[in-house]
Amino acid sequence: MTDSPRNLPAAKIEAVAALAKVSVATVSRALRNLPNVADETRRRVLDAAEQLNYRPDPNASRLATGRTQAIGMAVPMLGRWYFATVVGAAHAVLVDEGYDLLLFGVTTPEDRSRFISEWAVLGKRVDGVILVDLELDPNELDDLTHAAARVCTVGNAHAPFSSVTVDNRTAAATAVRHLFNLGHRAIGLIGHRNGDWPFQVPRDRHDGYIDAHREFGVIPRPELQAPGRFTIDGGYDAMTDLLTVPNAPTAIFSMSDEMAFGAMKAIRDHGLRVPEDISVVGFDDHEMSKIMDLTTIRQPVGESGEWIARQMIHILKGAASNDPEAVAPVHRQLRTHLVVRRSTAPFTGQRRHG
Amino acid sequence: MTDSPRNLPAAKIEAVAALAKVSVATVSRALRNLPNVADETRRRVLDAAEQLNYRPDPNASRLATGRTQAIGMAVPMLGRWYFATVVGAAHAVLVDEGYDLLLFGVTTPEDRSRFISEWAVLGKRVDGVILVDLELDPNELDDLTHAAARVCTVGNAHAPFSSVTVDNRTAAATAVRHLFNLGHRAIGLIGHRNGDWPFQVPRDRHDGYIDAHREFGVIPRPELQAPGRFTIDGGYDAMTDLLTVPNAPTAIFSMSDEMAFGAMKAIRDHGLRVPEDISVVGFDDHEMSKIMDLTTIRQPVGESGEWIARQMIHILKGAASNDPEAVAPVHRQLRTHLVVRRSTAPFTGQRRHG
DNA sequence: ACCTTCCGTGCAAGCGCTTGCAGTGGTTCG
DNA sequence: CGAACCACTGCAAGCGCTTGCACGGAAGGT
Repeated sequence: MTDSPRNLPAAKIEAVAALAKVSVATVSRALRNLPNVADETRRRVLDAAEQLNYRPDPNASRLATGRTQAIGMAVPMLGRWYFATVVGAAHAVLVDEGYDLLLFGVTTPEDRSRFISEWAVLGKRVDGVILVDLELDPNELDDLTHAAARVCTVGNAHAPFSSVTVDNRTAAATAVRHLFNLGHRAIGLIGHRNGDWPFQVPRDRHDGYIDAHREFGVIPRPELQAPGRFTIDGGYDAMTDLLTVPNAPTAIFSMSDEMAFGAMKAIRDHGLRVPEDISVVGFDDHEMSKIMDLTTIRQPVGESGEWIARQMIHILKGAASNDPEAVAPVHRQLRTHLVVRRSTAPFTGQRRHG
Repeated sequence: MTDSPRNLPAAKIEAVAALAKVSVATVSRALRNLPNVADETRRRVLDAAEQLNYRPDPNASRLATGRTQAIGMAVPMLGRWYFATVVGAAHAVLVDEGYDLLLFGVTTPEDRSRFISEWAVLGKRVDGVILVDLELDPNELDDLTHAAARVCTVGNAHAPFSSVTVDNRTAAATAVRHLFNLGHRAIGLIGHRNGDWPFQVPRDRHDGYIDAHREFGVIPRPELQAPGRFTIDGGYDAMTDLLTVPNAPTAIFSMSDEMAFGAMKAIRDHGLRVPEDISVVGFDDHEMSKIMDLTTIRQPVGESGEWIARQMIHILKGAASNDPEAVAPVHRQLRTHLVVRRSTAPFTGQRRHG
């Protein structure tokens, strides 16, 4: 630790100017590495700033420039592993690039609308926003495109904004196909929920579930498709329901690993075994999946967060230098793959009593 | 959704003043609910603001007032469940009170120092900071107390700042005592790490581990105390090491549930069973602990986040109204308790071969 | 009827930076 | 050797709000 001066009253730019014997304008330019400052001058300014332990007041420069050097992230629930991981990864690169991260929780559609049209954009709090797994209605899309704010999304894509996604439909189909290949025909689904949760992702995964059925010529049974909150408990409850239906499923595709964990618990609580009695496949490759021996679809969650943060910064820089190339949206799709562990096994036609 | 005007260019306070036929000063006062504004006037202003979809520019008011209506949180790793949960809970109440949340990741001591003395405080980015599980050296404490910024901490306490903690030492002792009571005498410890991780919490839990030994007249064996990162993998690795020592432990106290999960996995990977061959007790009551049937110490993580956020706001309001009462630090200790599940069992003296 | 109060409002000076423009001295070039 | 140019630097006008102070008028006191 350097023994730089402690507890100094926050110095203003004027003080630095005085010490360096230049104008405040020059200090401002020197400190921001603008050209047109003589090396010798810059050095003097840097010294003075260092000596006074000077930090520019971000609010002042935000007001003056209109730029905030901050970006906002909207996530549905910070508590979920997926979101925490995305945010954590994005945060790391943002900080690295000198941006502040402002968090916003968006659970209800009202939240979303409020966040989009008021807080972030009109509120001039951030230079850009990253939306994680949020869907936008046309109005919101409109607001956003007309607003000056830059937008990127992760989880689902909208034409005007850069995005990073995975092919949920194909991935889900892969997961379900795996179960079919093991001989299962009564395959339950956990996690679909239409309407009350404004997310595209579940819909896509549901489509994949249907696709796989079609491929194998099996008609999906509605009673095997259990809605549930995207949490452990949600998975537990959904599975509990599924266990009561006649001709209960011999395999389960869960739309998230966390729900799958809950489902596994429910299965065991009913005296059944995974995978001997019921196979389970999840989606995410949560860090606990390895521990739980859960077969699942791995998606690069941290990588998504990183990539989108970099893309955001790229766009912001492009906008600053008026480079239309850089500002053009790019849609990146990351690869997923099936990770086979020990929660899935061939269908035997036998089942222990539940 | 109301059909309030869309895509309006951001209105300035002047426009509102003009529409309401008052001065900008009055608009400012009316909008912030200051006294000394006639009801009729306030109504007109509110109407005008509404009509123009006006939002004050936070940067301008921050510059003018010196207050930011934002609070910062410093956490070591957002990816860990504990931190994500604390942040999530705190975030909810902060947003509710109209504060922005700025995140900062603090992993190394350098980060910490930088965050404390430069970014948050000198940087004038936030009105207050909440430090989660961070220790402060005297210099930093000094900086912080002299700085205008308000500080609260969760996880460990410092006299000048409000804090919310649990009694880690006692709780850890309780956990270990549970193992002693089951007849175990070779009790391993996972998670202690001195020096390179600047946290008090592990030290306290280690002390509790020692306390329990003392109570039962058992001398703690250093080779049973395995350091490890506070992650699943860290727990796995530490446990793997413990399995190789002569007279390996028959029970494990892990300083976090996540490490305990890793440890359980390691135990099973070595062909041993939990709890028949080795008992495991964790610390946290992670949401997965129920699923893993892990005996653990429950601590109210979300509640801590909520409480500290409220306390922060309380202090900020107190400071604004010059109320010394409100600003005085309060140290809250939340209760923990042992949750017995099925990862712990009486010592039998037998062990299957590893 | 006159002097205080008090309430409600407006004026204008900031808050601490950024940046367009103008100016200064030194180079280069015809 | 004068014009044209260039590299630096300073001046000063903002950025959009807040707030101390002053002011006009209505209400209250004697």
